[in-house]
Amino acid sequence: MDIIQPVRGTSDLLPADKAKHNHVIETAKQGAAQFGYAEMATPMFEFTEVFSRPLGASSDVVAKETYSFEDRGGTGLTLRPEGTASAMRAIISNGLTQSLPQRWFYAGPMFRYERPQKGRMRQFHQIGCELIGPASPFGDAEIIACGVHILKSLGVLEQTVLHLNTLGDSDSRQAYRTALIAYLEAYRNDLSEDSQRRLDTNPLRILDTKSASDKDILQDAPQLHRYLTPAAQTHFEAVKEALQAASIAWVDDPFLVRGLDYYSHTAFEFITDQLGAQGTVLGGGRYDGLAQSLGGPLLPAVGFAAGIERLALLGEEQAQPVPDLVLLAAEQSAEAAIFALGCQLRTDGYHVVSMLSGNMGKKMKAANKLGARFALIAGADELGRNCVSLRNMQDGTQTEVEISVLGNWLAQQR
RNA sequence: GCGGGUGUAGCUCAGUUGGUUAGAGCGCCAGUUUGUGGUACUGGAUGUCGCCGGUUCAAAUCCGGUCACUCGCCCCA
Repeated sequence: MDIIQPVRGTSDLLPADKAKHNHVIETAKQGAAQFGYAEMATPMFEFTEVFSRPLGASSDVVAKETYSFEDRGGTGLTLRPEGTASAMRAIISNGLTQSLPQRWFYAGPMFRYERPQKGRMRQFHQIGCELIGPASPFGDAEIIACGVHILKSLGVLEQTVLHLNTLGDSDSRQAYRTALIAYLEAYRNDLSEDSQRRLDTNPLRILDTKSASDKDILQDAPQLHRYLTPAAQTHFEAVKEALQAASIAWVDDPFLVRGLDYYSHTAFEFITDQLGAQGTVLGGGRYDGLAQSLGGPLLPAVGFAAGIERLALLGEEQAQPVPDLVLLAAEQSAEAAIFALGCQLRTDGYHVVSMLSGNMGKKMKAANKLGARFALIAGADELGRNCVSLRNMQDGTQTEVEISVLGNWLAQQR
């Protein structure tokens, strides 16, 4: 078709879709609020450095996969590809490092220039929680518990499995990284093409490979947990103990990794097998190094984000609100009086929708489609007697009611 | 960025080895019902066969390109 299309990777949220999104957002917001997380919002674009600096060596990701542009003043700006960096920037630029901890919830659109797939749009939407300040392992546990609580509230928890790993502190990770590279170098030529490249760019991500032969090679690879410093080990044990005490089930996943240096300790993902390759529904972890990479102080923090589209795909359809009344003028001369009556009824708290086009048959049909409880019908006939007809759309009974007692009549029907 | 699949009515989809006027269901419109929906029956309209080009007497059908969707890879902050 030659008609105008939405931009690739974007889509309209028609009322049924938007209702599902809103349900996800409202449920998550409420769940997060029970943990003390308050909703906030950052701008949808930032200076490009907010996203490029933390990525360091991998900053070609920003170059290739963000919507970056210069504004009219020549300033480099980027549409946010995620929420965490902006949240941390907001902590620093608002001087909130003196007012910790901060518990934040946010929801909104994010932008990534990627090949679209199901549950993976170029403009997509995320909810997220960030706990900034505490270094305690109970912070990690709290964030995970908050994710569990939200997924449970949405009725999708049982469709997911919680994968858990630790990345240790930076000493642990340095030591492990060296050992892993040394081991894999011996098999360099047997690795998949992708993994050979990753061996140079981002060796930890080889653990996340989809190649079967790579997985065979990884069978005997060094394990991260053997390289944990005592402090890192203690932290992870405490997180697990807390989860266990709260009866939160997980599977240990030593191959769950993060590529960037500012991550540390806990990493987790709630994964489903029902969305194809886009299996991660909610993911997060500790990112103690992020604030420093943004030029701030060392600031412990842990958080998660979840894709609203994916949660909506797993969740149920949401019912649209049903009007209490629909208004039908039998003839044009009655429209103004009916209009005024409708406005009064809305003031009284009723959900009232006008049927504006077509003959009586059409209006009734439209009213029926909306699922309205009552049709309020009036023509010169009724109005001459200061009355309106009220038709019960369920059983088809119709009664004439004096306008002066309409409020009482409706109240009795509740 | 790379590879596979798909694109026909508003929606879900048929359409044979290329062949004359491109179909079904749902939805939509009209009527049975001149101030009244749902159910039923009757009738009606659906359309640049994604787009551009090529092969052919002839293309929805075959070929090439392109765009979009989709599945997977890369990436996943």
